[in-house]
Amino acid sequence: MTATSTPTDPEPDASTKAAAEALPHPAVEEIELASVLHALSDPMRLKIVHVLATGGEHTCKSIDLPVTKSTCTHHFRVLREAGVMSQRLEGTTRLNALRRADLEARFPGLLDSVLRAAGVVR
Amino acid sequence: MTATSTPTDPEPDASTKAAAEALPHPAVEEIELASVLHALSDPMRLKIVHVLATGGEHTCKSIDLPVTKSTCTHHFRVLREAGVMSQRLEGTTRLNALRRADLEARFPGLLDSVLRAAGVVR
DNA sequence: AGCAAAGTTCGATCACCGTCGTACAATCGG
DNA sequence: CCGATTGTACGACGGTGATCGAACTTTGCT
Repeated sequence: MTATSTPTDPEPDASTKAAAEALPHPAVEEIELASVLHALSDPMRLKIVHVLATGGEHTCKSIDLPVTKSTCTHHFRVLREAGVMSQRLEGTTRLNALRRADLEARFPGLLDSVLRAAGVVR
Repeated sequence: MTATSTPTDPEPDASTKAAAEALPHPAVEEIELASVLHALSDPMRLKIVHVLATGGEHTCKSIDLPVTKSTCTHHFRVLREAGVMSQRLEGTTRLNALRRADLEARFPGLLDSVLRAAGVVR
């Protein structure tokens, strides 16, 4: 317990607190196949990706899920940490978007075939 | 409970007992995406599929896995029940093979992209 | 300032999954 | 017939995952 921060340390943030701490996203080369497949192996997350695949950014609430907020947070984190989607902070909400280009660069054709299999691309 | 089989019913099997009871495989239309993705989301099973993708039939022993026989049986069952591979009885051994055509018919491009991502198809 | 909205974090619970060891079943070769 | 081989069945055990509720934080609005 080293007192590196003195009591008179006002944390000189640039703007807001939320904007300062960015959410951890894996780099493109760090995306692992098993993690992605695991992230997509859940029906709830598959539905999330389904909606996200329609394009644009979506909030937690804009996707009608039959689960509580906590569970929603959990699923979004799994998807984000696997590298499937990205989260951007905007006010009190989080804007979620598919990392289509990154996934395509890492595992060509994978996401497309999954989306097609999920019934998105007819 | 109709006594269709009298006590003096010697089970007129064609040849052997093992050949009589076939292992349960899902039909092509019954293969579910989430199940397939879950089956492929395990590194061990991914390696099994990797070996199976080289073509031909493989036994449990022909694939060098750092696990016991029980665990091997477990993984093969998961893959079979998900519809990823088929198991054929041959004597005391089970010959396992990828259901490439079935997977391709159900989820076009999915298996190929996974195999390519796994480093099979360079 | 005060309150509502959107999410997060934490702890708890219940189920499932991967792994193992042992016991058991079926087949093949002497 | 006996034994070796190949694999399954049945617990058991630790880890992870999905779910919830409650408390908290940050932001926006009035």
